[in-house]
Amino acid sequence: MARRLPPLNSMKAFEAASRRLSFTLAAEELHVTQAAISHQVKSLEEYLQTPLFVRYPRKLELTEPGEELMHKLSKCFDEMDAAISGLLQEHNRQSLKLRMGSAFAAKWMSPRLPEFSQQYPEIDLSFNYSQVIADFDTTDVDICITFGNGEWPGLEAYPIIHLDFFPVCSPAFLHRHGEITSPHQFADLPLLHDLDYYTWTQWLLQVGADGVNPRRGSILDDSNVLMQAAIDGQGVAMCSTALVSDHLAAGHLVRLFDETFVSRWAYHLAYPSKNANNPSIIAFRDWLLTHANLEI
Amino acid sequence: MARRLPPLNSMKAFEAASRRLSFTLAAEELHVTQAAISHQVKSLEEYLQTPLFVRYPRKLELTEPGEELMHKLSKCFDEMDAAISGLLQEHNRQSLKLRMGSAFAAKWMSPRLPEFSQQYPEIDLSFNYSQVIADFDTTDVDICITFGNGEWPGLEAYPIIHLDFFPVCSPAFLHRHGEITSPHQFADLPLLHDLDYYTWTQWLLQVGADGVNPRRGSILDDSNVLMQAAIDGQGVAMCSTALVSDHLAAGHLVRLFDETFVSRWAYHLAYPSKNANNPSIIAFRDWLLTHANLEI
DNA sequence: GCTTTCGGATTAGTTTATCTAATCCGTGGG
DNA sequence: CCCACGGATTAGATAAACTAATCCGAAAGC
Repeated sequence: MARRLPPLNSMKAFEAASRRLSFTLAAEELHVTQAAISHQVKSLEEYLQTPLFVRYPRKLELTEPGEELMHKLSKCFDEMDAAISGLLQEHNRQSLKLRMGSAFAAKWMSPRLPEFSQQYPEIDLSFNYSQVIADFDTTDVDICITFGNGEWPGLEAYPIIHLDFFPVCSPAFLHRHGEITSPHQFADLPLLHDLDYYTWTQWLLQVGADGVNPRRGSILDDSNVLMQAAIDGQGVAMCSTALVSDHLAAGHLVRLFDETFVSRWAYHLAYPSKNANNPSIIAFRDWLLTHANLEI
Repeated sequence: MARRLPPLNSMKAFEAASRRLSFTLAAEELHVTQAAISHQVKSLEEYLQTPLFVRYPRKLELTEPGEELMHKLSKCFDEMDAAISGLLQEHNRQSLKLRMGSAFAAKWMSPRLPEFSQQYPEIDLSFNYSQVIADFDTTDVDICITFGNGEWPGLEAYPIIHLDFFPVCSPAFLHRHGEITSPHQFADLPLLHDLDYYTWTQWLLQVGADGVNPRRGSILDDSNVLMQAAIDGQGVAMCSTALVSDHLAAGHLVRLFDETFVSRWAYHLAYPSKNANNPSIIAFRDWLLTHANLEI
């Protein structure tokens, strides 16, 4: 390896002066004084121990080594510029990478996105599916939509949907196990959970079915999988309107009771505070807040 | 054009850290502290508004943009290094460019050079012919051998040959004009000059031929051309032993009087003081001083 | 569980490279 | 002769670059 380079600024100054064949024009281009260029070029010539320019009173010409060096350095600085602006453009491109759970994407977001894309055709969206909140420092995710209390350090978060939880099952499940007329019947039925037991626990508490142990049954860890398991008759699932409404409408699932457990948590839209000025993020945020409208 | 680059040093620090995947090792490589690298990388990340590294407690990894940038910058810095060391090597190559008059080259230097090349086979010599002293600032001449008083600002100069001037002409010229037995006869004969009238003026003064006007005849401006004109019978030339001895020996030219005008000037070897440590220059200088030995 | 080690981040100065304003210098043009 | 042009130089001023010391968050070792 062992590179040995002169001060980079001297090469930058030389390259500009050699391209423009004028210290004064180079100074203008680099937003410094002519004297600064003169110093830098002189410094480089001393480093290299060879003249790079022939100075005439009103004219500047390159020496042979100077001309050779100019071509090579121009190429290098062009490539650097390309690399840097490539990254800057990538950063400023009108595109957003969104992260959310797959069920939320499928059931709630997907049906609504055409409208966003119609309104903002210049903003490209891409997706990353996970119910875990993004680590914005180590991924290129721009916006995360996730379920939580909205208190994440360094992030700005906006609640978009509160969730109402209630038990559902398939008609086939009812046919096999008989009508479910009381919450106490859940003591003998298989329960299906999303991320944890929390929602079942709260719902049962709320309806006064303390005797039913909520910590039974499968944790599916994904809302889509949860709902599909219910549709397949594997048990009773604790679901929310936001995700389950179309299954109810289609008759794949049946709501068992009117009582709902409304969570203090909500689906939030979140992004790093430092990106709060990104126009694409602002556009998406504002559009989503309007359309979600804190619906249940 | 309109390049927009971050501070070059920040890119240099980043490139080293990304290559080594360690701020500490990068700091060692660049002979600065780890903190300096940390500052520079942070500065670049802020400029680009994107993280370039994933920092773990005992480990450093590149982000995707970081990795992309590393490859591109490594290439640029390698190319810069190649361009610069190419010039430095060119400068340090064991070669010398010499400037001298063509007559001096032909009559005095050429016969002696094989011995120098034999002793220093690693030093390449190239030539540029002119009797005018080199402008070292604007040419790539390393050593100049020229006639003068040895007082040139910024140069180191060593006298190598004093010149003795005396009139010569061809036998055919004598045959045509009759024997020349007195300097006063030059009043009626065509005179041939090298650079100016100075040497004829001084010689005539010295032999007491004040009545002869020395400012007549042709100025040939080149010792070779001067001597050839004399051989061709065009006049009487004022020549020096150093350049004319082989023509005298061959009988092409005849020396007319024993009196000589020894100039206070001499042929000097000269080079810029700032290059006084160049080994090739030292070798040539020392060799030449030994072999010239202040000969007449 | 506690201590040590590792390696980057931060703080508060210090140093030095970079830059500036002003002037000089050597033409060339009017 | 004077003015214009454009790079060079001088003497400071400024800002970037750097440093020593310490903090921080693990991970490793005992």
